[in-house]
Amino acid sequence: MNDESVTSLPTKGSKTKEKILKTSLKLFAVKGYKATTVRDIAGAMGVKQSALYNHFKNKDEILETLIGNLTSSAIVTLFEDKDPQELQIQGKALLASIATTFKLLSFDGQNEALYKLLMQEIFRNERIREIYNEHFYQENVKKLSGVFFGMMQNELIESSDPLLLANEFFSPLFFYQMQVSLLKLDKKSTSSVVSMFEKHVDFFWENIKIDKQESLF
Amino acid sequence: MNDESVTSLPTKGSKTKEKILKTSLKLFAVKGYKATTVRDIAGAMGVKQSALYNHFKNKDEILETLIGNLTSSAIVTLFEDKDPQELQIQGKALLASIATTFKLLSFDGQNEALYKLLMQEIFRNERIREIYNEHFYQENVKKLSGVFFGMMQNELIESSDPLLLANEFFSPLFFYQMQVSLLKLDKKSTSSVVSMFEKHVDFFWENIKIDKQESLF
DNA sequence: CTATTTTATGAACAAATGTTCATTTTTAAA
DNA sequence: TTTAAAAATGAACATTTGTTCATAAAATAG
Repeated sequence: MNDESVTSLPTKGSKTKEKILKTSLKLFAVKGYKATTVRDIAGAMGVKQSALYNHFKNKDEILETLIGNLTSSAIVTLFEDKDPQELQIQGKALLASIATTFKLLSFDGQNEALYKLLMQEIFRNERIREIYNEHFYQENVKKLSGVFFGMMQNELIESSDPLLLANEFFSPLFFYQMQVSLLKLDKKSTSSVVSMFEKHVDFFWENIKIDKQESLF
Repeated sequence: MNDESVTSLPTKGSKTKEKILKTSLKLFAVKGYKATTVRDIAGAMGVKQSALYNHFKNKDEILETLIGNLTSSAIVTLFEDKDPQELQIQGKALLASIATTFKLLSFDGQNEALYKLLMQEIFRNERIREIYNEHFYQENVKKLSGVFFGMMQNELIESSDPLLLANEFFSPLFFYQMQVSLLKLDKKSTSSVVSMFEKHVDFFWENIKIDKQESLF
């Protein structure tokens, strides 16, 4: 499981701290924050509850730390340090790669847990809403809408409202991701939803692209 | 809910029972089920906690009753007893009316509370998932997909995968509904999202309709 | 190895919570 | 008005829960 590297990078303490976070996230995702007790967390990592208080002031601080980590989670760093100019010219391939990222994240345990935590707490926790809004919505939707604008100027896609396009592109992905989470909870097959990720890209691109054939007439 | 007979209408007892449900729903939606205490509910309706136990066996039964009522909620009865044949010929008007229903429901207090409760508990409560799946997903998505199929045969819209269309049509509505809920929590303006409901219909219909003009060439 | 710091333990605590129940109050029926 | 049923109250209860703290064990530095 854990290795002691020669130069003692992970100073044992921070190792435990991360284990607490990892365990808590898993439990919060399944039972919700409020219903998860400090004893649950400690029990799941084979330790007494009082041990946790050497690493976190209290239960709230565990949640707050997890929320803070959301900003570096994969959902919110889709376009990180990517150049808009460069993205535009990819056309449909860019959309396909975003959809694939969403699909893969649906099946990544860590990310799935973050997603569930987010969805369960977002209605009660203003800070989560802030992060969701600033990092997911602003960052991704606004940025993609900029990319669409560029595509319009390059006559890759039909001219229309770029912000609408970005919303219309993301919202089904978001929805399908939730469907996958729900199906997995009941151990049902996800295959029909999984295929939707690609179908969405095809359907969407077909509807916005400028058909070179057509422009000949 | 339950009727005594023709003669005694609100029999006081059932009045209180409904007040408990109404108050609980409001609180569950804001704080979540687990974080809402029996004292919270009683306090909000100006009564002592022990009084609730004359109407419900325990706290769980309150939640279960609310969940049971979900099936008669407006989200899940979109198409109730509507004839598919009749719906098809409405074309875009049908989609517009569905979108409007979603939009209006976002601003109906009762429905908003149900939506929040659903979203917060759906990851923990299998019964909610069942109802969501059977009544929202199966009933609405499947039914709309049938309508799309009819539209294709009548050459109102282009031929494609009807189930995909239904998913692509509903998921943005679902997403925008959530956005409205979140914005209202922070008392932010919802106008930009509200306009999305109609824009979505326009964008979507434009992409699936068969353009009579075009078919002349 | 020894000393010092960090981490874990066991026990305990106060507060919060769901629930019960005997009793009183209110409502509805006669 | 009298009476029976329904609903509300006050007080108590057993648990659960978050948190503290003195002490013991373990890790780290000198």
